[in-house]
Formats: sequence, C-alpha cells, structure tokens
Amino acid sequence: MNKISTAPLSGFMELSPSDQLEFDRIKDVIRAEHVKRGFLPIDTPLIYRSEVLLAKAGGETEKQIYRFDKGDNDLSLRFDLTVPLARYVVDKQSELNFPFKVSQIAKSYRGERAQFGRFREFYQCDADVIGRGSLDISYDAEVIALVDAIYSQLEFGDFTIRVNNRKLLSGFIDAIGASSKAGEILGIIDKAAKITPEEFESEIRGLGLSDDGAGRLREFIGLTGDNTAILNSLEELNIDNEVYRQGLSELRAVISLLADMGVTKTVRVDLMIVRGLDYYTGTVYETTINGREREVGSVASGGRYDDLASNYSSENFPGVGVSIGLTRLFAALKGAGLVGETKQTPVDVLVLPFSSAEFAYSYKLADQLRAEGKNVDVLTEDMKFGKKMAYADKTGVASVVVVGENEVKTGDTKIKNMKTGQESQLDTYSDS
RNA sequence: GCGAGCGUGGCUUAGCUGGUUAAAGCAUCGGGUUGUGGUUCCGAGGAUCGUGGGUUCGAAUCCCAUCGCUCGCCCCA
Repeated sequence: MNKISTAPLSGFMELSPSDQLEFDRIKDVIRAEHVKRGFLPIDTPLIYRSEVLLAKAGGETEKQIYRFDKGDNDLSLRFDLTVPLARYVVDKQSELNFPFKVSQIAKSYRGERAQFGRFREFYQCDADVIGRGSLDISYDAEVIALVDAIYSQLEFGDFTIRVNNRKLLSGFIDAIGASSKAGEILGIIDKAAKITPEEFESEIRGLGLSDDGAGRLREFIGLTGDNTAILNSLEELNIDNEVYRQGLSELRAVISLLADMGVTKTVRVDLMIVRGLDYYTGTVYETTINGREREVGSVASGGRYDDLASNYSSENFPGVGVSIGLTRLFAALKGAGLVGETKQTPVDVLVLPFSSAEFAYSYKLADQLRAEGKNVDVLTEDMKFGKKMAYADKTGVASVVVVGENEVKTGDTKIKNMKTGQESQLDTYSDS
C-alpha cells in the first residue's frame, strides 16, 4: 500500500458515533451512581516514572506494561487505576477524609496481544473506599450495593453478584493441611465452573492431597443452596481454623448488611469466586448477566485488600473496591447482541436554510428550539437543496425545519417529521 | 511469550491446480431531478493484489522472509 494505513492498532477500540452515544450513556449511568452515593471523582496522570508503577508489580505485569524512555526518564503508562490511586492517597493523605470514597473513570494501557475482550487501551470505572488504619466491613457491602444499583439501571437483563471471602478459602486450605499448594488449589477452584467434572477430578488428583483432604475440598466446593443454607453448611463443616471463622463471619456480615440495604435478589454466595491469586485478602465478588455467563463474562468485580499502599507509606490503608471494565463490557455486550438499537445522532431537529440569506433567521430559530430543551443543528454548507435533505436523512435526525425566503418573510414555519414525511406548524418563532 | 488462520479499491468479499486491460456489492462523486430525503435509472473516479526477495517466458495465485490483523493459550478489566 502506498498510503499510510489509517487503521487503529490492534487492541484499541474505536466506535462509530452511534455506538459512542450508547457507550457514553453507560458511562454516565455509572458516573452518576458513583456521585449519588458519595464517591468523589478524581483524575490521575496516565504516565509515571516506571519505579512508581513497578513497585508492586509481579513478572506478568512488568511484561505487559508500556514502557519508554524520554530523555533520561524511564517512564511507563499505567496498567490499572489502583496503583495511581495508591500513590494519590499517600500523597494527599493530609487533606483527605477517611474513609475516602473515590471514583475513577479513565483509561489504562497494557502492552499485550489483543484478542476478543482483551484490549491494549481500555476504560475502567473504579469505585473504592479507602480507610486509614482500619475500614469497617459495611463498606464491603456498600460497593456491592453500588454494583446492584448500576446494573439495575443499565437493564442488560437479570444479573447475579457472586460473593465470596478469601479468608474462608485460605483458612479452609490451611485446615486441610494444604497451605503449600494454596495457589494451585485456588487456581482449580477459580476454573472449576469452566471445566468438566472429569477434568476437575483429574486436577484435584493431580494435587496429591490426602484422601481426607480431597474429600473435604470436594464437599466444600459442592455446597449448594440459598445464601443462608450455604452459610449454615459452612458453619457445619466444623473447620477448626481462626482465619476460616473470620472469613465466615465477614461473609455473613456482608450478606446481612446487603439485606439491610435492600439488596437480596441479586446477591449469591459462590465459593468458586477467587479473583487474581494475590492482592485480595477478604471479600471478593464477580458479577455476571444471567444466561450470558460464558459469553459476556464478569461485568463488575473487585474485593477487599488489606493494604493499598505498602510500597509508598508505612501507614496502613485498607480498602475495598469494585471495577467495571467498560471497554470489555461494551465489546462483550455488542457481541452478545445486548446493545440494541442505538440513536444515530443526538440531534433532535436539523434546520435547513436555503441560502445564506436565511442564516440569521435559522440561527435564531435554532436557539429558541434549544431553549425548549431540544438538541438542534443548522446545516449551513452551500449545497443543492436535495443534498441537504439527503444529509438530514443520512444523519438519522427525527425532524427538519426548512427555512427559505417565504418563511423569513411570513414567519410561517413548518417542522417536518422525517419518518412520516408529515409537516406541522411550528409556532416557536416570534420575531420579538 | 507460545500456537493456528488471514492480508485484493474507503468497506465486505470473488479470483488462488500460474496465462490477455484484477471482478462484484456497499460507500463516494456527477447527471435524470437546484423548495424536499429515503426507492429507482444512467454514468464516473478509485487497487503498484501488506512489504521485500525468490522460482518462472509469465505471479494476486507457488516458495522464503518480514510486518500487520484475527482467534486460542498464558494472564487479566
């Protein structure tokens, strides 16, 4: 090809204006709900000295980071919103109120190979509550209630927020004497729902647990029933482990607090929710749209972490948060056909002056319609009238107002419905 | 990082057992139709077939390399 290609890089999502309108609507619902519940908006930089971002990062993250030199500076693009938040909190701790409820809706970057649902540039909508020294368990429930409120409004269908607690898992693993294999066991639990029972069995056998341990692991994962039943079953397992008991009591507390908030229908205790292998230390959750679990995946997830900023401060900042991967969510919803018919244009009325002689009248008319709350555009490019109508048709605008010599002279102006072709009197304009 | 598939006008593709001027639809532009669009009719422009090399009398077509894209693995939002 002779010319330079205009295609975006792989993994960078660009939308048509009509899709962008829907994308922005979703983003606005999320933003509005954050604000409504007292999460304060912040905006943090995209670029950092690499040492700041890599302070906590493991091998995987380091491989995926966009890193470059500018002069003598070793710089990197942020790969999530949590690390920027951590240093923000430490940096501004003297002026922040704790618990600090914070909202971030912004892009992050990962330099990995793109594929379906995996982008190199993506929006995340994070809501976090950060405590200083300690943070009450009620905030774990509060971020879950936030997810419930957001997905209730978005109307992508019924959804389920699956809640678990990492202490419950690690206490259980400790109790069956398998702490040395904790990582592998968590990995198996995490994918248990995605593999066949046979594969699951062979994975468990591959662990080399004692017969008793393997049996109790099967029993633990196999617990079913409603939330109360599962919680009671967990109690009846009689696991003699302090961490386990703490996890169970936290999980009970979260479910009970959610009931106090009126959130019961969408929340389910699910012992197979694990979330990333480190980082989270208590409550964890994922959200799926019912019937679209495999197709769309988790649409909101997060959890509790003991210390947000151990690399930047000797003070302890525990937190709990939830993240909606908006770019992935939108791509998945579109793939699943859940995005539906979108508006082509935000414009309600397009004013079509015949020539520049009618501009003044047209601009004034547009302002009056705008004052009534309509979105109004005026087409002033010099082209044949048929072309102007074709433009109106193609943009998908609902109505047009034609302004020619007669309208200016008499003030007798009509608005035309583009779908039906019918014209009706427009009494907005008065030459006052 | 590993594996598989695919790169042909702006877009979606046909052509691929090598053989005249690379074909179609959509989009664009002009006209039938400059006070009314969607439908329709006529016409036009637009492609060094991703790039580089090789085989051959001859390559979009076969071979090699390279870049890019897509999907999967890993990991995750």
